[in-house]
Amino acid sequence: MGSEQGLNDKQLWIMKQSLEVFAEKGFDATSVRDIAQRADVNVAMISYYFGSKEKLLEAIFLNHTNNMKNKIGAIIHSRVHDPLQKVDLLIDTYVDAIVENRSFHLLMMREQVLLKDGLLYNYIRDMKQHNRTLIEVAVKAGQKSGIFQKNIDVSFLAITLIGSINHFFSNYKYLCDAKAVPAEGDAYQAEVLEKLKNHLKVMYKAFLTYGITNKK
Amino acid sequence: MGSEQGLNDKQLWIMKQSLEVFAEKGFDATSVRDIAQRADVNVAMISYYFGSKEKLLEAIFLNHTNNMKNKIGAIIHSRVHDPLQKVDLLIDTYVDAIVENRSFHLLMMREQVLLKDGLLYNYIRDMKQHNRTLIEVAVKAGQKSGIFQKNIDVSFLAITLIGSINHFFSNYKYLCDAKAVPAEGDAYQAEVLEKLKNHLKVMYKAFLTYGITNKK
DNA sequence: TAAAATTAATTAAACGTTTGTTTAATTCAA
DNA sequence: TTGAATTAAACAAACGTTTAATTAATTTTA
Repeated sequence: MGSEQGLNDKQLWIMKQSLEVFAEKGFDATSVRDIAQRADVNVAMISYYFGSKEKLLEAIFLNHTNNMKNKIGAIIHSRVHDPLQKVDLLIDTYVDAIVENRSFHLLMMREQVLLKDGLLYNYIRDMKQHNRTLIEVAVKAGQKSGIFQKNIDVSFLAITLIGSINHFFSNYKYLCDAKAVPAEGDAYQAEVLEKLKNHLKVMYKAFLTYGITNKK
Repeated sequence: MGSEQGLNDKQLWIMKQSLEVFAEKGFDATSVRDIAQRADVNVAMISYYFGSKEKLLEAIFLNHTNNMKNKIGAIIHSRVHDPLQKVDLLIDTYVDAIVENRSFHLLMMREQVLLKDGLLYNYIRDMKQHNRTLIEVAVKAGQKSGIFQKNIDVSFLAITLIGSINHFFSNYKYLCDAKAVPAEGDAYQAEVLEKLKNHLKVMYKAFLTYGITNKK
């Protein structure tokens, strides 16, 4: 049903390599010859296996959006019952998911703003819907148990959460510039990632529990 | 010194029209013939007036980043003394600035993530530095007067603020889809913009004043 | 002020590359 | 021996840019 992509190793290899070039140069600026060179295959193989450069992109998107939806589903069914812990888990998961898929995240960030309809638009739309649902579940649980305030718009909450994380990653180099830190240092990157997570957790706790008097 | 662009009416016209096409299709996917058609000029005029397609982009960036820096400077020197009011003004200004420059904002969002150095990178870096400074001034004033908590990292605060606003605009269509609202309705757009501003103000107030007991 | 000279603006056509894709021949594996 | 995989070469179309000729505007000169 479309999600059964039935991809062989060579196809997956080409998808992996081309994704990296797309992330580096952008989809439009990447030629099929760039891809062929990176993946060390003949140019004709892209058309042979995927039909076109556009369909190669679609295959990459289908692959990654499906993977992400599955990961998100796993959190929904996780047995963390404390609402604040659930929000923390959510923040950790999103940040980690992007770290693990930096290239795809970069590519998607760039392409999503121009899309108006079509396959790619639908893939992204469905994934975003999953995200909102996940946040909604956590928020409603917190409200039910009385520790979250009532006046919360889940859409805006998703926007500030995903928006903050996205902006952090797409502006990481500018941030390193501002702090006069080399952008390649793995130690600093791990440190600043923890700081980001912490900042978001504190900020969300402050907002979600705003006006609630702690009765413990 | 570089900021004196000395542009004539025809150049400004071409910049305005090409910016719209860039925003719609992306820079790489836009041909000089696309631009010529939109601006109703001969293709050769782009090279004649700007030297190249790339330098046309640079002219657009220089023009807009300068304008934005000036607007930001105006807030810094504004005589709003209440720190919370200053934060509110900041949020309003950012949102309004993007609304007034939708096309450029879209273009910049797409291009900034791929830049590693060069003219465009520097333009954006300097503008971001201005943003951080502006936020820093407001935060420090709030901390000095005792109504803001001490544990605030200005970089992260900028990331969540700008990131949220950016994400809102680049995902507006997805949001309308989710709420089953037509994306073109001006009335709804004005309404949801107010909601965004309000959401951000409440969220920032909650975070900035977190742990501070109101002594009024 | 009117004609001449000079500069700026505009044009259609052509330039050499690069683009995504296809072809037809060949190699490889079952 | 059949079908899939791989190749180098060719394809037309589109790309950004330049050219050389022409028109429009401005300045200089008489």
